[in-house]
Amino acid sequence: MTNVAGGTLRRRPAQRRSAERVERMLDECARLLDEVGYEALTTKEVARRAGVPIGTFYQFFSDKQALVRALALRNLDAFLGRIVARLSAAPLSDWAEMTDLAVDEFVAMKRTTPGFGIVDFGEVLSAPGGPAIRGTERMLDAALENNAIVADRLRALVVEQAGGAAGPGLDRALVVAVEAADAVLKLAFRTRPDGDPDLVAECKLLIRRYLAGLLPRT
Amino acid sequence: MTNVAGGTLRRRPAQRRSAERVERMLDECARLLDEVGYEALTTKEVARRAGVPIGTFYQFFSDKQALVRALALRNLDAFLGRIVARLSAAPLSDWAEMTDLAVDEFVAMKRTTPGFGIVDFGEVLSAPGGPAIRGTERMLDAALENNAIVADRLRALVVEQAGGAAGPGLDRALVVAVEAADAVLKLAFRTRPDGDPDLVAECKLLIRRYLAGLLPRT
DNA sequence: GGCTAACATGAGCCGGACTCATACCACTCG
DNA sequence: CGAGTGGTATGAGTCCGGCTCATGTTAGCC
Repeated sequence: MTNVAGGTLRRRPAQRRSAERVERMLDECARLLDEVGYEALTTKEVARRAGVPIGTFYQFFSDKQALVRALALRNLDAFLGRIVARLSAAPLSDWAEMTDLAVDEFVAMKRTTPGFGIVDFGEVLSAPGGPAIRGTERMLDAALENNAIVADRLRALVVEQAGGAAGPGLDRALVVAVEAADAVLKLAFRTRPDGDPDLVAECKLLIRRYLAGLLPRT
Repeated sequence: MTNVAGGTLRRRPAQRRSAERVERMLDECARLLDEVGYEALTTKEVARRAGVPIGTFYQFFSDKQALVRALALRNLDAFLGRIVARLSAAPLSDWAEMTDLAVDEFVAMKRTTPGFGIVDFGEVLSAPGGPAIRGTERMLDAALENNAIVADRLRALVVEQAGGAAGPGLDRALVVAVEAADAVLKLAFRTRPDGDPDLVAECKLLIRRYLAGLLPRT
């Protein structure tokens, strides 16, 4: 499931010890992100906490952004893994139930997974092309650029659940829905550290109402 | 209209010359943000381009974030000013027309105003409280914290247009709508530098469908 | 055991945010 | 008109973080 080295790492860890080191660095990165945020996070501190010399850090990660990108990918993999797991455990009959499920799973991840707030989920489904460079967001554009595979997987799930009603209209609607949901959920966690339940509910409502104009009930 | 010094500046410019300097610094900040983004923007370069020594820069702005905050406030003022102007020129009968207008005005600002992309519009209406520190977004939390006045003004406009149907439900719905719209519009500009018209249209649709469950047609 | 290539290490370089001792100026008052 | 005074202007310099690279270490092979 996890493929941290999917083009993100400078050098793929060969030995078991190296792989553990990379994982430790990602763990500490996640914790530090939650503690101090992206700007205040220093590569020195990540390396120090992970018990890895700074030089070794840069053997694996080309720069600070690459570290965060790798973490974002790991988190994204975990997120999709959970959705797939729940769906294969109990397939849903209604597409709306499925969007609710995705929202719930997102909330669960935010609550339990350190550093998960960094994944700008909306960027996953959108094209990477934009030339404008926009602060922090930028770092994920490039990150997920080769990751259309994952995006496709998610869309395939929805299309399957939606009764095979694919098409350009659906594609665009899904991208919009994901983008909007991501933003509202971020707001929910800004409002309350554990995610304002009212806003989470509102998020589900937003998606349902929006997609109701497009997808049929089964 | 513009109140750059609304608590953002270290020292309020007393003389005309100082005020011009502050404006020039904000102008150059905006241009640099569009050119290189937030991270790559350096205070030295802003000062140099504005023809201001670095020491003077720090007389007015406590740090790099404060500079961007001040710009965000200036942009926000301009944005609200345009909406108010258009509404007072020709009041609308339908709340949906008004949300469309706000979207159009937002798009127009993005196209014409340098550095406008930095304003995370959604944060304006949401409470500042969140303790979690999140990369770039963080810099606006604090920025707009004392700016609830502006947020209220915008809400008042909507309530008025909506036929006085205020209440906690409407408040929350508006916050959600603004947050979602902001995200989708950002996506539109990521997709195409001039703002993908399809996505702009989709944004209007999203808001209409969502709010249609709450607000009556007039 | 000697040789080579890959890997590990951390002192140090570079540049950017921010400060502070000093110079300057506008204005007052003797 | 000149000395005094409080605010303002300045940019060399400090501090610190991202990142490198010369050197030391280990692993694998003959």
